[in-house]
Amino acid sequence: MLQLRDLPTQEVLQRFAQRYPAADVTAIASFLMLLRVATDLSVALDACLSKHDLLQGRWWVLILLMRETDLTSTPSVLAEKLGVTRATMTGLLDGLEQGGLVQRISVPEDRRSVKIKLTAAGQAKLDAVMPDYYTRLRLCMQGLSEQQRNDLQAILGVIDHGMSAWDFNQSI
Amino acid sequence: MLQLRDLPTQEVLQRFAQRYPAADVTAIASFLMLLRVATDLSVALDACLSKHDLLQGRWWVLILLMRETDLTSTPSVLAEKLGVTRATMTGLLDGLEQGGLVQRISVPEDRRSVKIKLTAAGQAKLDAVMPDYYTRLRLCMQGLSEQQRNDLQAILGVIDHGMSAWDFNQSI
DNA sequence: TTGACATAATTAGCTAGCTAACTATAATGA
DNA sequence: TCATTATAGTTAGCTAGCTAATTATGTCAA
Repeated sequence: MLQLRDLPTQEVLQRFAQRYPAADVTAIASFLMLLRVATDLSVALDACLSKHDLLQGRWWVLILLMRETDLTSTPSVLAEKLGVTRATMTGLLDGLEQGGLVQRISVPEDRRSVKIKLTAAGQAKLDAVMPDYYTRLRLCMQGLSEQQRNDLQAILGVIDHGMSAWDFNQSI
Repeated sequence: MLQLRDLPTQEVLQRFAQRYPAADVTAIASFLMLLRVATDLSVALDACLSKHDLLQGRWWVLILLMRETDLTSTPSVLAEKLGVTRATMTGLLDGLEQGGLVQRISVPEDRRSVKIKLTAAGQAKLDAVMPDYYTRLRLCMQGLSEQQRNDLQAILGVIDHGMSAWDFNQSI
């Protein structure tokens, strides 16, 4: 995503706003900082997972499976929940199956389909990773009050809602 | 980054927190929503730029060049400011130079180095893209009060600062 | 001055995601 | 019924980023 280390100064933003009247300086500053912090978090997460021989994509799949009461799902459902294509999911599952963390089980009722099940090794991997991840995340967020956490979620909700305006205009 | 469409319910979070005592439920929920919204914004930005035959990486380079009063920089400085490797920057500049949006100019004083200059066509490209981008961004953020924009930036600042704790623990 | 090191940019080859095309199976309606 | 369409999963090939190695040039201390 965006790794921009060098956020624009107020002076630069003003200069851009002068050339482009559509600019909303505080909107831009907030947007850039949002992208920057989110990217930094994602990179830090990658670093944490790599110490457990995992990559984000595969790790999210394990988590999605653990959410299911029977530890089971299908490639299409997993792909949709993770927001990747089914082709990508095939690759993620190949890697996980090769590592013994998930198991492909054929489905007699619908022979097109496959069940994906979290194995004991997969659960064990999560049991190793999650405490590490949760601990880091807690430390990282501990400077935020409950009020600020609520505020953050509310603000992000507004932005998320506002994105329909962005998409609407894609027809220009 | 994270495209997780399916954020965990409170019930799922509680279940995970029971298994993993290190879990801080509101921290996790805030974190996931932050990654999700940021990713959605980044994807929307990609869609906007692609209509102008641009990709994020190349576009950020153009912006970094426009920030300079002489519209000029070097590959290393651009790479550092954008947070990519110099190898990646070489590729970005190749694409931009081929499209005539930037120009490589040799530097007699230090023959290892190259100056990169935004061309008139590059400036024209920005003049076409930026109003579109700024307009979408404004619409997207218009639901946020000035107070909320300030809150957001303050909160992100706290998280960014908290990430030193994350990194500190990487030595585990 | 010259050998060791540092720096700027590039090239080569890897990876994880993508799209598009394909195979196999299931569902549907004239 | 059976031709059409939809669905599940996979494969093949593309892209943008990465790391590591390479080339060329500059710097500095013995």
